[in-house]
Amino acid sequence: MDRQLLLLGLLRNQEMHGYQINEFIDEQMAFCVDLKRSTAYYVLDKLCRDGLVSEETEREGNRPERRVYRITPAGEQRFQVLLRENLAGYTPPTYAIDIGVIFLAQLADAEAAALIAARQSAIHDHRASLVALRAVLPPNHVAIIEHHLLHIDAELTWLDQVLAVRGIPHRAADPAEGNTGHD
Amino acid sequence: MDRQLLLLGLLRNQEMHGYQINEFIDEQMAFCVDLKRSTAYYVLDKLCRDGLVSEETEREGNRPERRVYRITPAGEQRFQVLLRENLAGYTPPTYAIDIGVIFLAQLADAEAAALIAARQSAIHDHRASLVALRAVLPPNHVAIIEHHLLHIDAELTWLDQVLAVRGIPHRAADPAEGNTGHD
DNA sequence: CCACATATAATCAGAACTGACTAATTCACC
DNA sequence: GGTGAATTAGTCAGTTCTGATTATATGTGG
Repeated sequence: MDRQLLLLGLLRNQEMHGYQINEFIDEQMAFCVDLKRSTAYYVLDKLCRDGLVSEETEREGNRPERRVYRITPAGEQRFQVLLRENLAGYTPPTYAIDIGVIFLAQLADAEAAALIAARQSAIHDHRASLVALRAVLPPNHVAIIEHHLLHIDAELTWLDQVLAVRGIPHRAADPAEGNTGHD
Repeated sequence: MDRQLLLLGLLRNQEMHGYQINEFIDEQMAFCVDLKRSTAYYVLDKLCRDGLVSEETEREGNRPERRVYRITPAGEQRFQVLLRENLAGYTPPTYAIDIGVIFLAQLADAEAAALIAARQSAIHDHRASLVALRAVLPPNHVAIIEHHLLHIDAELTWLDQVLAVRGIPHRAADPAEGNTGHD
């Protein structure tokens, strides 16, 4: 449903053809949505079948023909419903690492610590890339960057706790990373 | 893959039949994994086809026959690989609400505030249920509860920020909820 | 002792999703 | 002026996931 909300919201702003939609998502929204190109075409087709968007094939010059998608009145109504559901409705998320942590006791202290440290390092890298993005992205995306940064910091804090419960008293701040995960 | 890790990890502990696995997951792990019953059967079948678990049909009394699943040596190896990948490998998550927040500007201040407040209320309820669970769950699950609580508090903090950027200066602590989201 | 709810055990059709592939066009540059 | 890379645009076969359904057995109140 959230993919439908996204596509309806984009088409609400202006009609677009499939490739254009995918380009926009890849360039502007890849950091906060996961929508593969083929999945976008699938969802657009579904929206058509449900009468929420209309498609019109056109061709410009000699390029392969392309379909222009346009939101319908029914689609506009659906957008309003989905937006409110998306905002007010909370579905508790699941975290893949919880499964790993359940079985963490199977590993020796040293290896467990090394694996968690590798994860923390990857999270730090991702954090840095978001901070870099914040500088170049349109200002209305800043709230979403802040959202991700808050969760990233929560995750790093928790991983420290997980390590503390095992042997390692506290994660040594890695000089190469530059800080302890906060601005 | 995480579903495979979970099932291999459970079977590593003891052989089980399908219904038993589903019961265990529903009762002990529903708060941290999302694995429908039919999906569990699908994954078990896939693990069989890949030679990672073996199945043996048996019948007890006159009940419908059932399949007992047992991890194979190849499955044990795969478990070791998946566990390490799960712990060390970080895949940045996506949050459904980010889509809604992108379009939040479409709504009037009052309705936006009401929808966000409804969400906060739902998150509070979920938080309370996790705190209640922490008291009754086996101690090795406590780390996971703490994980979820940290993210929930990050989420509540962020929603306050989102409201603050609009009209509402700060979320009024709801007396019916009892606190501001922290122990 | 029988009607109806609950527990046990799983199947299946269909929806959702994705990686690999096709095919034409244009652009750079040698 | 040809050729290899990049861009434009989308299809498709195959995998993954789930709600609805089937079927038998056991408990339980009247």
